[in-house]
Amino acid sequence: MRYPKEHKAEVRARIVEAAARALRRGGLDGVSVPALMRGAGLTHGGFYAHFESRDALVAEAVALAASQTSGVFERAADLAASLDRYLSMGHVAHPEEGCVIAALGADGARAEGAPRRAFSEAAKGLLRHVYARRTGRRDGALDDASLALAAAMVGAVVLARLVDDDALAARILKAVRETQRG
Amino acid sequence: MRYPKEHKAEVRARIVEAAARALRRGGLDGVSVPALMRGAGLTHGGFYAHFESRDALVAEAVALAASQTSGVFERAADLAASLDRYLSMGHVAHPEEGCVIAALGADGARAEGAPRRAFSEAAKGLLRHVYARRTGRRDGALDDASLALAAAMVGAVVLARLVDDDALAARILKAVRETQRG
DNA sequence: TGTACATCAGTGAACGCGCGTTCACTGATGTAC
DNA sequence: TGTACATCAGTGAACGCGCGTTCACTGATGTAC
Repeated sequence: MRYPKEHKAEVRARIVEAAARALRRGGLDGVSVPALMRGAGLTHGGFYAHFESRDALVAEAVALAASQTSGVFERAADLAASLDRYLSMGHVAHPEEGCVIAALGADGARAEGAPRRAFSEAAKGLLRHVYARRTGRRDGALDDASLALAAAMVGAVVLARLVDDDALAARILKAVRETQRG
Repeated sequence: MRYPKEHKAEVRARIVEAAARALRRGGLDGVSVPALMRGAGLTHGGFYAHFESRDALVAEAVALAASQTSGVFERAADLAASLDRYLSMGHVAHPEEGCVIAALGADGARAEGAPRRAFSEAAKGLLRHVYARRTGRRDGALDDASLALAAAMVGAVVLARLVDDDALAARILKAVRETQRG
């Protein structure tokens, strides 16, 4: 079955998108190549026509997930709106649509090669976006308050996901929101 | 080879200790049963004489790792000393001896059964210890400032481990330390 | 005190399974004539 | 315009491998007599 010439690039993009979601839900090593391809409506045999290796897809998926989170920051009206979104129970309940650092940060620190570099870029991107939203500047050196805020955001979502108590999870998120308001 | 009656309990403890280190270094799914047993100087065949399943060991190892971190908090002179230790490049460089939430938090949120419960307890334990150190109280409700501080600590170590730039990593840690001093 | 035996922590081969990856094949459609 | 063929994205069986788990066996030593 021959396809129009844009077809391959479209399918490739669909695989990366599906992987970006699946990996955030299942973990960096928690989703097999067959499962990743099934997520894009394909069988596993065609995988290597699109990617050099599983790691190559993982790196691209991490980068895409990071850019999706960046997009959320850019579309938010202001810092408070960004925080309300990031520090929400919706974000806690849906890692597959959320921040790739909060979902896969610990995994990423153990990764090597291309995935590792993608995580490093994602982390620096998150820091830059928090800085931009907090100070209104696009360049310049990251300030302590922005770094500390980014850390608190990531940690709050990680902790909120771990505790088996929704009320406590909500209070952790609220605590970080409050420290920014006060 | 018959052994004195304390022997089995001692070997079991050694396996849990080795696993607590190996899992923080290699990830929750990143160390096989043969590798875990090798870490305790044994072969894999004897594993099921000590544990019902791999998950049972994982849960015990997470609980042990959590109690080791708690011990560090309890031995520290005061909050500043706890933070200096937690928010250090030594902690960033050595996940195998460090906080189990920072090392395996994202993995833990995806775990189920006994490991999942162990992580939930570990997270609540971390919150309680930060609260105790910050307020000097042993019981009572966790306050916003303690929750936000715990989140910032965890997130700072996760981010510091991800960025491929030691200077930036050190600045993230320092930023969280500074926000507590000021 | 000396000997025969029971114990049981630890060994290593083996199990079925799913992994990442490879490859011969399929077949609908764009292209050449 | 109609037909024959080349293309190539996608299929699914197969590869070697390491996994978690099982099990028959080993052999040093505690215990019984």
